[in-house]
Amino acid sequence: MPVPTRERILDSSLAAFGLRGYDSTSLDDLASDLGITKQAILYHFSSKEHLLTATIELAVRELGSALAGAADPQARGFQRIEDLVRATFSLAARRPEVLGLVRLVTRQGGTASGELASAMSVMLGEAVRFVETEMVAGRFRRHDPRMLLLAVYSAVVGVATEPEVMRALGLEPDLRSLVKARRETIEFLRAALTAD
Amino acid sequence: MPVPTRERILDSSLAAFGLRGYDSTSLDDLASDLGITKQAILYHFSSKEHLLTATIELAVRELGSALAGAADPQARGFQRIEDLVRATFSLAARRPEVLGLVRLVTRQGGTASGELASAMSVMLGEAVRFVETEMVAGRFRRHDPRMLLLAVYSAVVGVATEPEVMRALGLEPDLRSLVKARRETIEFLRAALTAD
DNA sequence: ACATAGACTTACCATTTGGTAAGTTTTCTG
DNA sequence: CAGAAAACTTACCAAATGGTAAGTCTATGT
Repeated sequence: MPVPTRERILDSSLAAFGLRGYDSTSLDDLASDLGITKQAILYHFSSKEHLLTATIELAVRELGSALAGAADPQARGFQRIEDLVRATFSLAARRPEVLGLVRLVTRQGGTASGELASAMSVMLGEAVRFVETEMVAGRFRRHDPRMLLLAVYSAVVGVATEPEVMRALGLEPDLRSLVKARRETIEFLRAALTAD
Repeated sequence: MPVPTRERILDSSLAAFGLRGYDSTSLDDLASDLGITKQAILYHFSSKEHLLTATIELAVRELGSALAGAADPQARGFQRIEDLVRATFSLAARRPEVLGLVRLVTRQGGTASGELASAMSVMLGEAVRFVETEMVAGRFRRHDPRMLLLAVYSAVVGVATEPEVMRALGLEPDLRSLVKARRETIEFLRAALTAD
């Protein structure tokens, strides 16, 4: 059975908004990519802003399921961080547009970002509690958990989504380099986090 | 004496492109901010793309001087990293648009990015050599220097330029939090980098 | 005094953009 | 099979956008 148009539009807009940006993507661009007319998009989503909202919702779901699938609630200590970093890199390789969109929205912070912001608040809140218990248990070094997570988040998302910086460093952003970047990032975080 | 119009345009476009994005900023927006007409801009810069090129050149200069002013060639070991991180945070607080533009260009990687890419290659090349010698000297833990720098760059620029993520973590992105973020980031990097 | 060049503004223009209105075709349902 | 709702397309439109052409004002050098 064919993929419903509504879903095809969302897939396409997620890719376009996430990789090229919101203002840089016109409804006509999206439509011609899909082989339909702009008005077909406006039939399913009453305005471009509504389309962005729905696209963000999709990205939140994708991000949530990618991370939820990786997080083994049993895991303790650094293993759990490693699982999450691996999942993030996997997502960055498979669907770079998802992290791209997250980043776009977290930076611009427009009206439609409320949902993503709250969804991220929940995830980050859990993460903060986890990191705190690990610190109390002596498995992680003492830092401000929120600042620590900010640094970890930035390092991982940055490494996973900045191919141009990799190029500037003389690294081709192919799969092999990405695998290597993942390994090095994990070791980097391990060194920073784990108590002696 | 008054600031020449050409410089005022560049200042304004650096702020606008760096904080809001290229496509999201129209020449009319820039012009009305400056109290001139769009054609005055096109008199000094023959097209919007040329304006972007000139703006990138300005950002490269600002970034270069900010970092060059901080880098004491005598400094060894972690002190030098700390100097650079402090300079980066200072720049992020004073002129967030500079890092914003760098980030914009490194992500999109359009035609105008050649100069910034090469300028960054030079800076990063020096950094790679520095990190390598520190590793050989046993002052830094052994990592792939390029991957290490990628992680450090991502962590610092991410922390310094993602106020929305700070908000999602329940931190107001004011000056005090930024100072705290700087301190924590430095400690985080110190833990990851310095050999025992 | 006067031509000249620099630094603009006013007046347009073609294209693109998000969006509306009014059909037309397809699909479901009674 | 009737008809109504869903899923579109064709035809527009007003505003915004990057850019051109031509005119105006002002300083400057001769």
